[in-house]
Amino acid sequence: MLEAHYNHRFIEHKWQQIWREKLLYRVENETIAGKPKYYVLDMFPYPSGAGLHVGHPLGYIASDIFSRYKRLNGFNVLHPMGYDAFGLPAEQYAIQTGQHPAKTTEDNIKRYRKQLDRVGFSFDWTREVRTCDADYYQWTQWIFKQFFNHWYNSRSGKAEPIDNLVAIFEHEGNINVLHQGDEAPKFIAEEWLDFSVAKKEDILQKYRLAFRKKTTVNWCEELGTVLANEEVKDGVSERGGYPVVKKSMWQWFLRITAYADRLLKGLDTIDWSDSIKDMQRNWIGKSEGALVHFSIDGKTEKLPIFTTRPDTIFGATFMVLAPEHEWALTLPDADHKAEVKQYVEHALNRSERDRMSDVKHVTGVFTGRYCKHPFTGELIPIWIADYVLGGYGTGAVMAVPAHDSRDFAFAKQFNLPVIQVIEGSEPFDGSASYDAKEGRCIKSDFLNGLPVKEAIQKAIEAVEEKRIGSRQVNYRLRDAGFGRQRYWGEPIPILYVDDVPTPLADRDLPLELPEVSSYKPTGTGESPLAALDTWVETEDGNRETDTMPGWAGSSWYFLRYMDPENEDVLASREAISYWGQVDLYVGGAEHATGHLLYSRFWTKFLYDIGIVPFEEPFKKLVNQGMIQGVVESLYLKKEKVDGQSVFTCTSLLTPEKIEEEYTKIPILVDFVQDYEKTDSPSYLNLESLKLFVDWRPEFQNAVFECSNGTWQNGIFDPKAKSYEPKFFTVSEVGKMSKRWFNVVNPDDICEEYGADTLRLYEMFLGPLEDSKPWSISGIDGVYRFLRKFWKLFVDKNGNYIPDESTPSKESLKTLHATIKKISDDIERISFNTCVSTFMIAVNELSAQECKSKEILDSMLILLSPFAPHIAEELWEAGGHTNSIVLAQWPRFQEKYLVEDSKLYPVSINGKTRTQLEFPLDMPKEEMEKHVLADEVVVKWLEGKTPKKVIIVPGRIINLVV
RNA sequence: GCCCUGGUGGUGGAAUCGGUAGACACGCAGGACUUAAAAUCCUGUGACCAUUGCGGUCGUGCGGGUUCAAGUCCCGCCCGGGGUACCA
Repeated sequence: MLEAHYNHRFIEHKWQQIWREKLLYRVENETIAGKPKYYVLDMFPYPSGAGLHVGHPLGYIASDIFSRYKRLNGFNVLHPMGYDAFGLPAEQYAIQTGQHPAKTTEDNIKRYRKQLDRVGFSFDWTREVRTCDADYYQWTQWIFKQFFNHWYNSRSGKAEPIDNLVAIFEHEGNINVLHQGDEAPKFIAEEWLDFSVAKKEDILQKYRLAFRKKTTVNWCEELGTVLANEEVKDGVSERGGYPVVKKSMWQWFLRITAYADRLLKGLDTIDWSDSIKDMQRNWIGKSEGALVHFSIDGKTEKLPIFTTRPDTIFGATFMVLAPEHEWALTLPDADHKAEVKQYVEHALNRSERDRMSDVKHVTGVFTGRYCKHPFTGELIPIWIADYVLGGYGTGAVMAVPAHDSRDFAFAKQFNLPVIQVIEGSEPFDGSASYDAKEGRCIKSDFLNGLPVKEAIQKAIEAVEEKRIGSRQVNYRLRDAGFGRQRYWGEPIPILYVDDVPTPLADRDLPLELPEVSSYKPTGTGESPLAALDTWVETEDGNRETDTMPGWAGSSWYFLRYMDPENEDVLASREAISYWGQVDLYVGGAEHATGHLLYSRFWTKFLYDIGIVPFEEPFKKLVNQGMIQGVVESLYLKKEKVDGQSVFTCTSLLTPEKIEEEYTKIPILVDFVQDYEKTDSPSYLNLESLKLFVDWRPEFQNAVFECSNGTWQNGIFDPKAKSYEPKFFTVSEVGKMSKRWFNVVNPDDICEEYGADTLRLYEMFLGPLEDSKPWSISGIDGVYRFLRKFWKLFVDKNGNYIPDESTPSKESLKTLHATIKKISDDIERISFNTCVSTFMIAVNELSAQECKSKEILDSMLILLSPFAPHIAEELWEAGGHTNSIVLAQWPRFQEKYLVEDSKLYPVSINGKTRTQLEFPLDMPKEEMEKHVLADEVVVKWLEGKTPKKVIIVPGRIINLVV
């Protein structure tokens, strides 16, 4: 009945089928006989056309091991999977081929599912979600509506219904309202009641958590579309490399800034890596300082600025406004108007690329106006310069060149005075600014002698006393753009009734994505939906044609898994309170400031409006590292020689030559010899060269200058009486992607070695969180381990070995040491050491010739989270009728590990010289006697008496001479 | 620049609380079985010196320090990876 040799193909196919038929991994939303719940989640994938590569399952394998482990330990485990199915690549593909994105997405999902199934995951597929299903995005739209219908009350510190706000307005205007949002003009109740509907909405927009704002977007003329920040690299479009300029447009936003402080504070309550938390902290960028109003000479308005260094106010020698500042054009005096206008226009129209490549170049223009220094009364000039950001603070700064390097560079450029007001430990020589927040104030009147920190407080107090400013906190975080001018996304459920944005009624949700004839951008900056007049125009008004960004659906998907088929709510209250927070979330660190921040934001909002009973979605987060690939490429001469392409071997090139004359052409790694070896260079031989030109026919007649001759059209002309062509390639470590032709498909590994080997091997590669290049070398070791494991159970003739014999003391010790180590290591997500532990255990049990079923069955359970197929097969062979998934994790018993003696390392001056065995209960004094009498110790003491003898019971003995 | 990481044999990595550095595996070398190969099994494998047996010296990026004892803690550097970048 059993095969004598481990046959992964048969076993894995068999069990995957049984698991599927029996719905073995299905979970119920209820406490089964007092089982506690545990929620393990993976970041769901975007189903791209390329399929999975070996890097994708890394995190899934880890979470699967953890889920199975928790299940065996008596938890009711929710471990679902789904698809983040809206997104650009499908749309891009649709534009190129005319295929509906829904169709390609469906195809890709099928392929993903097949690949995932092959790895043997324990997902509960009955709970699958897809963000592009109307049943799903109906709730994404519903949440958007809630954002629209709420505002952030700073007094209560949470989101509240907009109707409450309107009631307040009708009662007392907005005089007493404190909110997180845009500044709104003050009005009283009577005025509010008189406002037109449009005017009211204009005001409400400054409060709503989902609102519209006119902003600059990244406009790419060539692509005829607006690009997200992520799609712009170095000032040009990531795809195609076309120039990107700024364009002003109305856009939907979510007011994440209202939650900035709570997002910051919440970080202290969750178990995430420091690096991710830090990234979020930096991204939110809280800075405390002061808002100070400087009076403008000859004007009644005051210029507000934000500074974190009010202690340096006596060193302020000029003011600077951003070119985007609302006064930039109105402030300058007559003599400077024209010049300023020219500068501002130029600065605003510069493309991203110009601005980026020009960071070093300091520019600016004087307005002809002056501010009055609030303490000295001196006049200080107001400038306009693009080094000041329009969107941060008030878009204006007081420049303190002596203590801010940016102001310093500007002062040097335009010959403005530099006044030192902080004395640090180093002398100030005027060649550079002193930016450190250390030292004491000088030349600063009432601040003199104070250390920086105290001076900041005192300066703020002084400013407040003078009623020219106040303490203020600023955040770097910006409100999140929520509209995309794209087709393949959730339609925003808004109708413009007489130009007033109005959400659809709940009964009209989902607002389904209509069919369009073309997925191409309209060229006007609107989404392809805008061309569909029949859809846009309704009886009540025109529809919003923007769709939601990719992160909309993924911001709350973890809730839908709890109750995926609910038609009345996004998930029932019972389901949400039963499953609660995600206990373990596994995914890539690249989502640090995107998905992971947005999910936290949405969760906090849903908490405020009473949908979820917790503020943080993911209790513990583990970031798996990236599995990189080897990128192989060839050097091609930029210029053809005699009309022919010429490739040159790396051994014939110098770095300068490469820089000037060559470009890199990537090659399918499979063609390259030794590409996996780190110790020898990779190269192309006769066969590889043929493969390459067949693969890239445009290089059919290319010349290959090899290290030892020239190859062309299949003919090799050796330099000397040489042997075979050898053409060395460039090897780099990079992303595994279709683009670099280095994708390793998990299916191939499953076919050759099996899913169990793939699972173990991916874990064995190293710590989960580390990035590492994929290499097949070493996989044999893991495969060999499984075969050895098999041989513990099955003899040469296919007979089942284990029997009811009494386990030996040694075997019990091996088993319990293994139980302890595996349990501990799984708990701390150290799966690579688990694999080593299994190898050690199998080596030991083999040596002991262990036949005890009791021991071996326990080993099966321990291994089952890692290699479920082989474990299930051998479990069944042992006569068990229930799946091993339903077994119980073996109980660790200390008594089998207790030793009565210990082989102590004995060191002299910290260096181990010998080993001596002593009973663990021997008193220190007696041990010391034995140690001092030892031959080796005596030799090392050279007749001297040790100064000190350190004996740490159960650990070590050290003698100091 | 700033923030976060990491640096250990030929390779991937282990050492969880400061207590025998290099577990486990790959690779390599030698051997057994075999007509042969594959598979399997056994032995060795940080470097250097010694090698007849012992043994010895050095060694966790570099330089200091704390300690009976440092890969692990502290100070100062060097290098790689990731994030972020005029955020006042």
